[in-house]
Amino acid sequence: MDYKDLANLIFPNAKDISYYEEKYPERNLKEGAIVTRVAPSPTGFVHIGTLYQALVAKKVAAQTEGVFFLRIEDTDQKREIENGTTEIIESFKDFGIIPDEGMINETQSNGEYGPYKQSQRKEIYQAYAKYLIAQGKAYPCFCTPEEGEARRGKQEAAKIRPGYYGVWAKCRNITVEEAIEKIKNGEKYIIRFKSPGREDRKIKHKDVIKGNVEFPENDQDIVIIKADGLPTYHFAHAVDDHLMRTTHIIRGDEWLSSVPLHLQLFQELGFKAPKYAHISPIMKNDNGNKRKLSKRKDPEAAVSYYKKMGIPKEAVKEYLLNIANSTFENWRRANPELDISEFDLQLNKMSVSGALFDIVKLQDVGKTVISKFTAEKVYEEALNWAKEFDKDLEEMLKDKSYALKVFGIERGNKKPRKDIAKWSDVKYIIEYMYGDKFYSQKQNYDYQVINEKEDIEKILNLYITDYYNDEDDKQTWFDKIKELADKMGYAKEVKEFKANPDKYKAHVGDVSTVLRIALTGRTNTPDMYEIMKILRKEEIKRRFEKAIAEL
RNA sequence: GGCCCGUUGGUCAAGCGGUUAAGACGCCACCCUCUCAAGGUGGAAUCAUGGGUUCGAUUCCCGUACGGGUCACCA
Repeated sequence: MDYKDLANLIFPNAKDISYYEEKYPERNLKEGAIVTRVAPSPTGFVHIGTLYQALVAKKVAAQTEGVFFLRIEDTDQKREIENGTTEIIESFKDFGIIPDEGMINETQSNGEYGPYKQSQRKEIYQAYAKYLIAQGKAYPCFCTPEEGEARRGKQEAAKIRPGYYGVWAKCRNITVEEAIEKIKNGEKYIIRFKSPGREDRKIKHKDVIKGNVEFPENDQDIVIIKADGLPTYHFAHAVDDHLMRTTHIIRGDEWLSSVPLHLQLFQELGFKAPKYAHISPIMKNDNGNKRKLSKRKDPEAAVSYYKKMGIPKEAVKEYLLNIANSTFENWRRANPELDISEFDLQLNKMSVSGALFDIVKLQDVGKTVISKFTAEKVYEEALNWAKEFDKDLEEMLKDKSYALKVFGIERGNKKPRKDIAKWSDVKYIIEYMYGDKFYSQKQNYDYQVINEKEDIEKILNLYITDYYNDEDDKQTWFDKIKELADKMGYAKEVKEFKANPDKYKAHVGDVSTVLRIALTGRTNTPDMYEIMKILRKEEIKRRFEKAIAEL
């Protein structure tokens, strides 16, 4: 009896690997095309780091006219949640990341290299496991999980390297006959890879991002097929990325130390090894210590957070691109109107150490991004966000033509207003433009410099009766405020006031402040001329009357 | 603990043996201005540390410290 008999006994129905090798041929792409993927687990939580990887992977694939696909790694049934795949697909879609191939819903996919969900690839893994067993490169292991723990305990106590290797690899030298007998007796087993490596030898590897790294060879006989018949990550990675003809493995750098094992797996399986690009994680400052953004502690670790906050997807992507290649910022400044797809992302320029997540900077990017939107686009995005997260705002935005006027304030010119960083800011920013809101809220009329009741009342009354006119152009509008200031004995020009501070009680700016506060209840607003134009005389008058009544 | 990797202003970072050590966010000041948001100008602020190598080290080598990753029938 030989290895082949053992392989046939374990996987009697598995196909010969030549079947799969033919079914999934080399891709016919142009020289230098990158085939890559994002391969998350459907655990019901899409990490910002996963989105980051997906963004980077999609870009480099697109730049090289390659392929970017989505593979679902659901080999751990314990962690899987219902509709986890859908959630991943939808989250990516929220950020405009649509894979060229891969899962499109819980069960279906696009592309010729599927299935793209590992649980649907069981027979493929078995075929390759069988192939290894038949060559004596993998073997059944009958050790129980308890024995494994006992082994680890001993190793730790003796302060030696833990793991299943060398003399600790008990089942490695079981004879074929013995193994067959155990299996026939119904003993439970898993399949382990028989590592040809030696710990005292080094391997050199060049990572696309991390550069040259040197590791001891892998000598662990890792599990390749678990008790449930599904593969472990390592084995699935080798089989899948070979069969899917992936050229570049872009993944988190927590995998860097597994590279010796993965390379060995590719070698023993007879596969050509892909290139690896290990991305540094996005970190967070936690009491002076850097740590990865955590699913449990940090709300901003989930991509859903950005959606909920209403940070535009363009801003999140630009910020992430910024972390990926700091040259992005310079590129953006030089090309303010270009789409990010035009930016040439370089994997080898990515940082080798993890960047601290900077939400302040993200918001700055958000402001810039939104400032370039048209009023129409601002309206649509804000409304979409409101529909899901703020019914009150949705209600406010019902009158589209009015909302468009409000969002049009200081927009569409060369120096557009930059005050909205995220959709959740919108309500506060535009609230006072809505009568329902303005009159139902308690206004805090705090009239700054000019604070004598008679003066305020006089300013408001005179302005609305003798000066304001809806038809005035901006210059006329402001000239009139100056005239009013002059008539009341205030300086017409701020400069004049500054030159002779003793001559006047206040200046035209202070008069404007009185008008602004009576009109909006706020000390700071955008251009008051535009606000008045939208509100119109009747409404302005009504607000002034309310302000006077509350003096 | 073993094995890897890293360390330039508060943050993201450029830099690849000789530089006044870019730029961005943030901060401060001033300018512009009807108040803000912006915008403009200027400013404070950085090469972890000790040894080498070299005419010369932020840059190359070694050590130390600190940080990160990894050591599962999880990915």
